[in-house]
Amino acid sequence: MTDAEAVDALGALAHDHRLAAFRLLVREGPRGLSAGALARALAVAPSALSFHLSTLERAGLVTARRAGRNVNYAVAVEAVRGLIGFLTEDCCRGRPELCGAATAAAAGQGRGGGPCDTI
Amino acid sequence: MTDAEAVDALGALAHDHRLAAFRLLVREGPRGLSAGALARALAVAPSALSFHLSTLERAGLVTARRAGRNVNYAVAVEAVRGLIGFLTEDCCRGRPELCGAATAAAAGQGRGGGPCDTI
DNA sequence: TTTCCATTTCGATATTTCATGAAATATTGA
DNA sequence: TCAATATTTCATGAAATATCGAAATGGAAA
Repeated sequence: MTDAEAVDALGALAHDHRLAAFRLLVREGPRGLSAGALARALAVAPSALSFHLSTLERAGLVTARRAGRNVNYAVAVEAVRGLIGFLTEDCCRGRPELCGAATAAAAGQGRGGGPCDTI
Repeated sequence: MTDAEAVDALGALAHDHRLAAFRLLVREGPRGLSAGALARALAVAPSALSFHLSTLERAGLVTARRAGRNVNYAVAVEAVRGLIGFLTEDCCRGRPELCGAATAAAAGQGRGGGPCDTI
């Protein structure tokens, strides 16, 4: 992931409707949701949501696949994982003791505690 | 973390200089770096970087602490962890088998493989 | 106090992004 | 082909954001 790609992805997520659509797709998993289903779920005009979904797709965060007369959008798991890795890369130069890892682990907020470890 | 807070944080990161400053601070850990040191490292005019650092601070992603005539900026670890958790919340409705967790684990890209597990 | 250094604030301009609704495109089925 | 449904594209004006350098502020040392 390049700096420019990361900026694009973060900028794509930095919008109410796009973030809401993205999070809905994260929940939905690889099956995804159609553009219309997303528009209804979010109460956003179809044309507006289409614009936002194409922004997310250009940024590589979601994929679009036509299914009959619908277009199904789904989260691009690898891209999201890459973005998160990019943000946290070389954290504390690889010395967790520097940044309070023990405290975080004790609080049960560390990695591996979530319900789904895909992303 | 609210939607608006997440949008602010993502928008703050969605900029070349701010993302570069943030990633430098992630590497540096809680000790942080002074505004001047960041400006030199990134080759950005001090006044411009000051503007961007204050954007990151308003978004809660970094903290600022005066040290003599310098101001030290450091990554806000809890906030970053909160943001990442917000993005991946309830992934695949808690059913990792739906989103290819096995594949990801086999590829060694899952959680816990990084050099620092604080974030 | 005076001077210097580090950082922030300010103002003007340029650029980008967003919402809206109408029109265009794609697909299915009668 | 024609009608119906789903989605996208486009043009517009409004609003938010970026850039730049000069000036102002805060703190340290002579």
